[in-house]
Amino acid sequence: MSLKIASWNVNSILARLPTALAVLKEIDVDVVCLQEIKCEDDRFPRLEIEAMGYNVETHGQKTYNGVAILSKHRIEEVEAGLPGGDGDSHSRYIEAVISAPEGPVRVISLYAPNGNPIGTEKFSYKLAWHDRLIARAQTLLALEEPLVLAGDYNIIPRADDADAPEGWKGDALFQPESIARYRALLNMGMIDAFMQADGRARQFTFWDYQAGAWRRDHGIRIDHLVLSPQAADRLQGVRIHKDARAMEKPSDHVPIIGTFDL
DNA sequence: ATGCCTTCTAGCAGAAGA
Repeated sequence: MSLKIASWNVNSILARLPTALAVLKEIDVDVVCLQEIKCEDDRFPRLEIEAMGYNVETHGQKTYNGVAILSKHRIEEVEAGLPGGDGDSHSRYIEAVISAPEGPVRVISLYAPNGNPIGTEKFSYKLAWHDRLIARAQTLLALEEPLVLAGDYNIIPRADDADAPEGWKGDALFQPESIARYRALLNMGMIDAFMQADGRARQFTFWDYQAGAWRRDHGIRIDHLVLSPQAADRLQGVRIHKDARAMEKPSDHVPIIGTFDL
């Protein structure tokens, strides 16, 4: 028995519903962590998604951000919002426990801030948000259970994860302070699923809409599945569903899918 | 060197994204 968990920044579920339904059908996974749904909870196209066999939990927001967890198995212990965000109005975090056949797995769908331009409040918000994520991860790691932090981290971990890394110098996605936050998660004992199962250079999850980035393969890897040791021990493989970027009206991100013995 | 494109809301332009 295997459990497949996908992370996908859909870039508006309402603007993309036909494409999104087609992508979900194609990837055929048990759990989907969505980011940038860009709608409030009561506008989420719940019926269409439920018709595909998914339970749905959302933490939505009008216009910006918004995250969701879809699961073919029962969803329990839902927590919306990243702890420590006194006065943070952005919907960027939802956490839940999935009752998988082989046992429970805690899944998080996260949309980390972009943070550009550096030297502004946007960048300090990005770093502070990651510090809160690190604190939450520390708490959850102590539970010693299968845990998947799935999402759009808006961080390029290595030069090998960009088509043209020199072009990202000075960008919030490739700033040393940003990469240090991502490294901190790994230094705590968490595992980048892609790096464990694959690790090749130039395996991108995002291509800008502009300047023919997709056609030229000018991409970056910024969508990540970060695992507790108990989840990493059960990881069978990771796949990036590039086909989604070639569809009609695509998101600028594509799904990254982990397969687990769970 | 800048903007390229797409989304949103609002309202026929501007912000945000990455």
